[in-house]
Amino acid sequence: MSKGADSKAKTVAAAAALFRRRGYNGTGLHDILSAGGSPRGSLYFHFPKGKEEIGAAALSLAGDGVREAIAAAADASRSAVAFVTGIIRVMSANLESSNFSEGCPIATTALETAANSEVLRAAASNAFRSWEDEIRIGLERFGIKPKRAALTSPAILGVLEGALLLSRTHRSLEPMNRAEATVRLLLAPGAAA
Amino acid sequence: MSKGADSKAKTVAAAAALFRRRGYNGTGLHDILSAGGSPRGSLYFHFPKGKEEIGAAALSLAGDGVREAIAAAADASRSAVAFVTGIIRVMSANLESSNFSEGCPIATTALETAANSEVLRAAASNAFRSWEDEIRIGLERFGIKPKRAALTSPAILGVLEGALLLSRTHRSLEPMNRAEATVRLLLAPGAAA
Amino acid sequence: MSKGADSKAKTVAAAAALFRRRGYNGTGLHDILSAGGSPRGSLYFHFPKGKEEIGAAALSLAGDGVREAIAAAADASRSAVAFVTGIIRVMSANLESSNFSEGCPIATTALETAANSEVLRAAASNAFRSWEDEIRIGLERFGIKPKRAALTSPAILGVLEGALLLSRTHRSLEPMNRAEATVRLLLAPGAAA
Amino acid sequence: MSKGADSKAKTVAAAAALFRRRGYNGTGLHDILSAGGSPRGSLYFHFPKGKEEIGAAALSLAGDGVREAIAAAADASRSAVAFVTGIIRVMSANLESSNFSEGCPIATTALETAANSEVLRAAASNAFRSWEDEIRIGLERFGIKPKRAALTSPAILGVLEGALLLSRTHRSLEPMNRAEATVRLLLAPGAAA
DNA sequence: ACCCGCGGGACGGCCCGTTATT
DNA sequence: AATAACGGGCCGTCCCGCGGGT
Repeated sequence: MSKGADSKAKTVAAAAALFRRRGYNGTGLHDILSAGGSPRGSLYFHFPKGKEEIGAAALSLAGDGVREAIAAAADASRSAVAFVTGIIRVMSANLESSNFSEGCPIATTALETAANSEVLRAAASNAFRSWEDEIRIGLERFGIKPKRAALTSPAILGVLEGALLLSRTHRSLEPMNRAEATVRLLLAPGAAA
Repeated sequence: MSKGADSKAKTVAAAAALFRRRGYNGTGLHDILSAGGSPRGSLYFHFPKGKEEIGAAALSLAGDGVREAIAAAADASRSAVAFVTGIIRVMSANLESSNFSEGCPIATTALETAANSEVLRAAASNAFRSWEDEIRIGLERFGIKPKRAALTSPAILGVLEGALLLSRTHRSLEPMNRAEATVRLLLAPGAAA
Repeated sequence: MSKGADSKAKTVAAAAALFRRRGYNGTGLHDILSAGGSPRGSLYFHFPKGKEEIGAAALSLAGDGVREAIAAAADASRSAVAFVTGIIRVMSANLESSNFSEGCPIATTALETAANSEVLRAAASNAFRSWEDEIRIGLERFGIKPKRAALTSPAILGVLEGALLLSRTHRSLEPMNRAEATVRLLLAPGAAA
Repeated sequence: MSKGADSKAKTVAAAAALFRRRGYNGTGLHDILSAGGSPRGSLYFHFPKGKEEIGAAALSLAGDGVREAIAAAADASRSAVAFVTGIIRVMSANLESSNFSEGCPIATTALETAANSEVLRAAASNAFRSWEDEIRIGLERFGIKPKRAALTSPAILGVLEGALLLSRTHRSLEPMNRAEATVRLLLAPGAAA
C-alpha cells in the first residue's frame, strides 16, 4: 500500500519533471516509467485513464510545488515588492541552474493541450489560479488592499509567465530582470493597476 | 518554379497553423502534408532535414506574420497606447474567434523545443526578437525616446505572451484585458520602466 | 509462456527463412511478422533492439540448425569422406528442391552486414565457427588426427560455402559436385592439408 | 556526350564500390548518385530500367576488373601455383587494407538477388564464369592440360569465394591462408582433381 | 534532343499509448 | 499488480517518373 502509493507518487514526480523539460507530447510513457523506476504493467492500475491522468496528476503536483514556493516567499519577505521579486529570483535561479531547461512546469503542457484535452487544460488552469490566489494572499498580507490585490495578482502572474517563456527561448535571464522592473511598477504606490 | 515554391509555401503555412494549435510534437508530418495538399515524397526534397527544418520555416513564417501585424497596428494608430492596445486587441480577437485555439504561434513550439533543438530554439528566439524590434520601432514613432522604447518593448512583449498563455489556459479574455492595463502602466508618462 | 515463446520462436524462424532467401536488407519486418503470424506491436516487446536483434536470433537459429545437420551426417556415416559428402549432398538437395533459393542460411546476411553491424557479423562468425567445430569433431570421430582435423575442417567449410554461392548464382549443382571432389582430395591419405 | 558517358561511368563505378561494401539492397540510389556526383533526374535517362540496370552494369564492371586482375596475375607469374596464390594474395591485401570491407565485389549482390532478379543473377553468373575462364586460361599457360584446367579452375574459384566470405565474416585472413593451402593441393602433381 | 529539378506514393524500421491475461 | 502482447502511427527514405528548361 505504502509501496504502491510510493510507486505512484514517484511516477507522477518523474512525469512532472519530464513534462517540464520536454513537454507533454514530447515525453513518452516509457521515459516516465523508467525514470520513476516503476514497472510497466502497473501503470494502468494506478492510472486507469492513461497518460492524460498522469498528466493531470503531474500538473497538480507541479502546481502545488510552485504554490508552496510562493507561500514560502511570502513568509520570507517583509514587503510586497520583496515578496514578488523573491518569487522571480527563485524562478531565475531554477532557470540558470538547469541551463534554461526548467522554466514554468505548467506552461508547456498547458499550451500543448489547451485545445486538445479539457482535463489537462482544466488542471493547468487550476494550477495557475492557485498561484494567482497565493500571490493575492501574499499581497494582502503586506497591506495591499483586497481589490487591488485581486487585480494585480493576475497581472503579476502574466508578467512572470511571459518572462519565463522568453528567458527560456532566448537562453537569457534578461527577460526575468525586465519582469522584475515591471512588477515593481505594478506595485508602485500610484499605480492604478 | 512557382509551382514548387507554392507547394513548399503551402506546406510551411499548414505546418505553422497546426503548430500553433497543437504544438510541434503534437503535430504529425502526415497532418501537415495532408493539410497542405502535398504528397509525402516531396517533403524530403524541400526539407532535407525533415521535420525540424519545417518547424524552423514555420516559426519564421509565423514570426514574420506577427511582425507585419505589429507594423500594421503602428500604421493604424495615433499614439503609443493605441498602438500597443491595438496589438493586444488583434490577438484577443484571434483567440476569441478560434475558440481559444489560436494564441501565440511561436510560444508552444518554443517551449517544447527550447531544450531539445537548438535550431528551433533559435528560430523562436529570432521571431520574438523581431517582434520586440517592431514594437520598439513603433514606440519610437510615437515619440517614446529610444532608450525607454528599448526597455519597454521587451516588457510589453513579455506581458503579451504571458497573457496569451493564461487566456488560452483559462479560456478567457480576462488575462488579455489585464495585459492591456499593464501596458498602459508601462507607457504612462511617469513610469520609469 | 508457451504461447509467448512460441510466438517469438515463430518470428525468428520466419525471419531465418526469409533472410536465407532474400537476405537481411531485402527482408522487411512486415514480411517477417506476417510470415510468422505475429502482430506488429509484440515485436518490440520480444526484440527491444529491433531488426538487428531479430537478425542475430535468426542467425543463431540457422546456425544451430546446420550444426545439428552436420552432427546428424556424422551419425549416419561410416567414414570421413562419407560424412563430408553427406553434408554436401544435403545442401545440394536443399538447393535443388528450393529451385536454388535456399543456399547457406548465413552467408547472405553475413556479407551484407559484415561491415555495418558488429552484432550480426559476430553472430554469423559464431555460426560458421560452430559448423567448423562440428566438422572437426566428426573428422576426429572417423580417425582423422586432431591436428589435421583442425586444419582441414575450416578448409572444408570454405569449399562448401564457395560452392553454395556459385551454385546459387549459376543455378546449377555443378559447383557442389566439384566441391565434393575437392573435399575428397582434402581428405585423401597423402594430403598434407 | 563524353560528359554524359563520363557521368554514367562514374555512377556505375560508384555503385560497384558501394555494392561491394554494403550490398545491393543496403545501398540506396541516393548514395550512389551523390557518390558519383550525378544529378537525380538524369538517372532514368541513363538507366531506364532503374536500379536493376545500374546493378547489372556495376556487376559487369566489377567482373571485368577482377578478370583483368587475374590476367595480370598470370602475366606476373612463372608457375601455376604462383599464379593462383598471387590472386589470393591480392584479394587478401584488399581485405586487409579495407579493414575487411572489400571482399568479393560480386558475391554479396549475387546472393541477395539470385532469387529475386534474373537480370542480376545472370550478370553475377557471367562475372564468375569470366573469372573461371581466365583462371583456366592461366592454368593452361603454365602447362596444365586443358581437361584438368577446366575441372580445376571452378574448384579454385569456389575455394577462393568461400575463403573471401569467411575472412570477411571472421575479420581474419586465416581462411585466405587456408585457401592457399587448398589450391596448392588442387594443383599438386598427383591430384586427380 | 538531351537533361534534370521537382514531385509522388509506398514502405522502411521504430516506438507510441493501450489492453488481455494471470 | 505486473507480464506479455497489440495495432497503429511516428518520421525518414525508398525507387521511381512527370514536365519544363537548355
